[in-house]
Amino acid sequence: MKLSNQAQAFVLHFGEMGSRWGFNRTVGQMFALLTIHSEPLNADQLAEALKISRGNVSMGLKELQAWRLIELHHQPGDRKDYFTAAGSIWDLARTVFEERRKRELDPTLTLLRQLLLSDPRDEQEAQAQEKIQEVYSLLEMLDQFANTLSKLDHKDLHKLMKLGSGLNKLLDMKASVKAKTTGKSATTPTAQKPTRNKTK
Amino acid sequence: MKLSNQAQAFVLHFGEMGSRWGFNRTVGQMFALLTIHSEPLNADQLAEALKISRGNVSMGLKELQAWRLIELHHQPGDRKDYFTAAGSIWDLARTVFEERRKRELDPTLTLLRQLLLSDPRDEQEAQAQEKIQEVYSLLEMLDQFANTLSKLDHKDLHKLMKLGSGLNKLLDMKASVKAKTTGKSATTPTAQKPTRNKTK
DNA sequence: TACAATTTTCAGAAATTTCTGAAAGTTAAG
DNA sequence: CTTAACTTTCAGAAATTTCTGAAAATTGTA
Repeated sequence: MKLSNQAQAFVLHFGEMGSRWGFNRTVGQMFALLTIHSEPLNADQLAEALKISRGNVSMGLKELQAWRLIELHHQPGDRKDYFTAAGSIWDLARTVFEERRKRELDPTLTLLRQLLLSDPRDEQEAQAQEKIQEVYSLLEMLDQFANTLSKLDHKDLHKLMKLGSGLNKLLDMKASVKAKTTGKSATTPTAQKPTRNKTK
Repeated sequence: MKLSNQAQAFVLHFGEMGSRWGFNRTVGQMFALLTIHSEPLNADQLAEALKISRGNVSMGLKELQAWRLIELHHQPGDRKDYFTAAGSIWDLARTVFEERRKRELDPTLTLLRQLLLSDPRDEQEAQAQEKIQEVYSLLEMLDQFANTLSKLDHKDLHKLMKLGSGLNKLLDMKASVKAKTTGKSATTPTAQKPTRNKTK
């Protein structure tokens, strides 16, 4: 397994970027390689191509499986395990997106929810609590939005992303549609003010 | 500067999460603290509250300024530099979002664009090139979408995120509007089926 | 200019993360 | 059951990142 310069550059770059997406350099490289390589690869091939130890490959594969980013295959008459990227580029992107939401957003929301339960002991804490409430609202909304997005099918996602400046018009449209339904003005103020968190 | 349990928990959590967002633990903590603390803080206060060295604080502040996440203030009659979070929670979220796009997506797009210039030497490379093209298309679209999002004002963003399942309907609406304009059917097939990756 | 207050820098220490490779574990086939 | 092919594990080594603190630089004031 010798990598072309092209593949090499791709793999190295995604190795570096990988850490941003929640895995380490070699895991990122393995994922990148499995992504551009159309044929299934086994652990030895990965180790050789990436010049890393067999043990490291084993751990990396385990992690990529936990992320549901790769699939196991078998070749008839060969006892080795072969792997490919799990699905199309879009599928993979969606999976990374979903997994990150689960691993990062959810725990944070849980913590913040908990922090919001105790009552502030003084003015200082009251103000802190307000901020925490704001962070919580923002993240919760993000979470729901992410949830919605990841339920859209490829086609709709594509459509949404392509909207560009059309998005503005669309939001106005929606507002006016809603206005018709509810009788509210199209420029609904959306309860923008300090709801305060005295939800107790 | 003694932190309440609440603040402590908040700060520690965002310290851990920080690395996901592109900065290290202490920078994450400093940012979290400046975010929940309404009054401006100086470097000594940060160092004391977070139990880290003065030098570390100095480096952290420099980084947070590079991210445009904090603002420098001065108190009359005090030569120390005081800092606050730069804007509302929404502003901060938007800033992190934008900075990450700049720092991660842009360089990747540049690399991929470059890789796509050279012509494949064999079948293997041709297939890799195809995959790279797909990744490129996806990331470019994401980039543009992110761009669009970060231009929306707070209110519209809020509106968009709140849409939830309304998003589906919205996309249909848009489709039909477009259909009227272009004469296409609203249920454009857009090659949705098992393209599988044997695109050969 | 002199000086004191404050911030920045950066070499090396400390902490953390990642990686290796040998040993242990697993599995299929005969 | 035995063996060989293969995979996983994990202790410690290596690499990387982060942090400290003392020295240097900067800045405002007198």
